[in-house]
Amino acid sequence: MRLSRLPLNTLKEVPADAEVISHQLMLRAGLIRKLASGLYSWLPLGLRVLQKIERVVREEMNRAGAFELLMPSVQPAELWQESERWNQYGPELLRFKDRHQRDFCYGPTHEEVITDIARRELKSYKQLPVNYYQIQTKFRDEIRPRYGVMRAREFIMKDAYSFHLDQESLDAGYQAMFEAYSIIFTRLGLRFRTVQADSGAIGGNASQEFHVLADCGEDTIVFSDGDDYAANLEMAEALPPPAGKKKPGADMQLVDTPAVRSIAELCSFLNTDPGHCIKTLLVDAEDGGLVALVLRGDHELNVFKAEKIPGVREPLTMATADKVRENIGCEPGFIGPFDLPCPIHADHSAAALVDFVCGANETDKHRVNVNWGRDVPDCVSADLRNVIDGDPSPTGKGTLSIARGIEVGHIFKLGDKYSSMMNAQVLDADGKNRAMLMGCYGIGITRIAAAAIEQNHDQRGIIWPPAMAPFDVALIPINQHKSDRVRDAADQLYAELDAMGLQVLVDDRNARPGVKFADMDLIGIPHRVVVAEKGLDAGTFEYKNRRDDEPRHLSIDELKDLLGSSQTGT
RNA sequence: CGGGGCAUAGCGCAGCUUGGUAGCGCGUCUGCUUUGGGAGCAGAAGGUCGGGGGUUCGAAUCCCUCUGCCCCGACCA
Repeated sequence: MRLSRLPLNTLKEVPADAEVISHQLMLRAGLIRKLASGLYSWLPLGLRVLQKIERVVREEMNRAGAFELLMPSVQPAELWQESERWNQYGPELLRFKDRHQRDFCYGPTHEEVITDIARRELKSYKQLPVNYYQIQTKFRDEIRPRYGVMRAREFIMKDAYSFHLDQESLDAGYQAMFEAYSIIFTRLGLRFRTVQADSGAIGGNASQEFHVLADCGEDTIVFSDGDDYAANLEMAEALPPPAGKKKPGADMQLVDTPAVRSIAELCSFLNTDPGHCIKTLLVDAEDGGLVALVLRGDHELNVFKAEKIPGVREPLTMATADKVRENIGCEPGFIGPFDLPCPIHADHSAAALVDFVCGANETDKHRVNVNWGRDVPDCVSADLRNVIDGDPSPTGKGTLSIARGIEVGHIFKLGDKYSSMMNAQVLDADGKNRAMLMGCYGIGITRIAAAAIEQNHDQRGIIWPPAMAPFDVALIPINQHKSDRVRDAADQLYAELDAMGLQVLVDDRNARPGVKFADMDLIGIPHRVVVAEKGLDAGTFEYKNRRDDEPRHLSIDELKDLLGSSQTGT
């Protein structure tokens, strides 16, 4: 490809509304342009990246035995009413009517459509298992789109759906996808972790996410240094502290703490630390009353875990200040586990404290040297909090670390949720109708491009992993417009590399060398070859990998060997 | 949804307080010079100042309104 013909505009300045590095670089390198909030056009250079990602995904999905199909992005409401998701899904589902006033939505996912296909096409257990996949545009009307294509409203996703007669087959199909995903993300050159996840709104039971580790990631993931345990923060189990309580010390005292509401204020006022305080959170109960949740001052409530506590209303709702005053008789901020008119659940760590500080259930007062059993009744303890860095791993091996991750893949065992509701059955070997079991498996194609940049960039620009680079080789002739030798040598080298199957971008613009170097560095092509008079005199080409600091001077054979051996495979 | 901010040339910004008919840098185009890390000189094109309404002799500037975009928050106990 000749750069002089490629419609590419690079930017020196960073567009004002790009916050994270991948968004900035994608705009500067001319990969994408914003059309509206959460909607992006992919320009020719950017589309090449997407196509490289798609190629790897297709190859591995096909290798795993899945079959590609293509479903409409626009879907009729009837299917969503059948699965009851027309009502369950919130405003994230983009709904609209056609000219006949019939309801449709722009598909955020395709469980309904594929289940409809399956119930029409699959009649016999002999046709199972089968795995269909597509690479399709989706739309989710996100509350707050951000970070460019990382959290866009319209995005491209590879989604796959497998159908099985029994659990054993589903387990095997799920495992095959797990392995295919690991190969895909490895081939794409991403540093990733798989984590146990909540299966959330889509339904079903087992579920794992694939996260690319990056500081700007929107998900918090937890992993152990002792084994391969990894989980979403919401799923990570906090172990009770080791048994062996210390004996209570001094007697409980009431202290004045005027206008001291937060744990931080309390600690500086009383000169103590959050680990010796407890906070008592009141949340709404299912029966309209309250439930008290007690945590250590340095811990955070885990909403997901709290919603599992019997009696707690879902979704978890904090009691209003008015409700606190009415039921407890004090301002929020001064609540303690004394004589509360509701059930009390303490986190394991809070339940293990001795001589702690807590609210007195009187405005502007706290109590110190409080002890369970002695000053307040013992209560049931449970795992209610988010794990923190340094907690022991729930597997008993190693300690936990917390990192940010970008979710690029997610696999689920859906079971019969959709097939039952939508009547997707096959005849089994006994001639009986059975609901098929389903798995579903997603990969965020567009998000991968951004995630890769978050992991692979420097001050000069993007450093594409070879498998998703828009071109393999950047060929830079120096002063070609006034040196026939340089131009001819570049043309010939271009032809030879092209014949080897390499995708070469030659910068044939009449530009100064600095401009060419800067642009090629910005757009992140893995290999750079410079053709100049100096090198031709010496019989060499100048080669530099995008990650190298200094170039090397190679003969044509050395160059071809090096580039040939680096090819990512076809 | 709640809170805050922004909207002036393709991009980044100034001008607004104190009203007088729009400017800087980058980019783009032309010419000459230059050519190993985002060149220099000279010239040029490009703007409904987000939309609508109002105040005024006169509005980018003041007022009202609409729209778009960005950021923060949704665990204070």
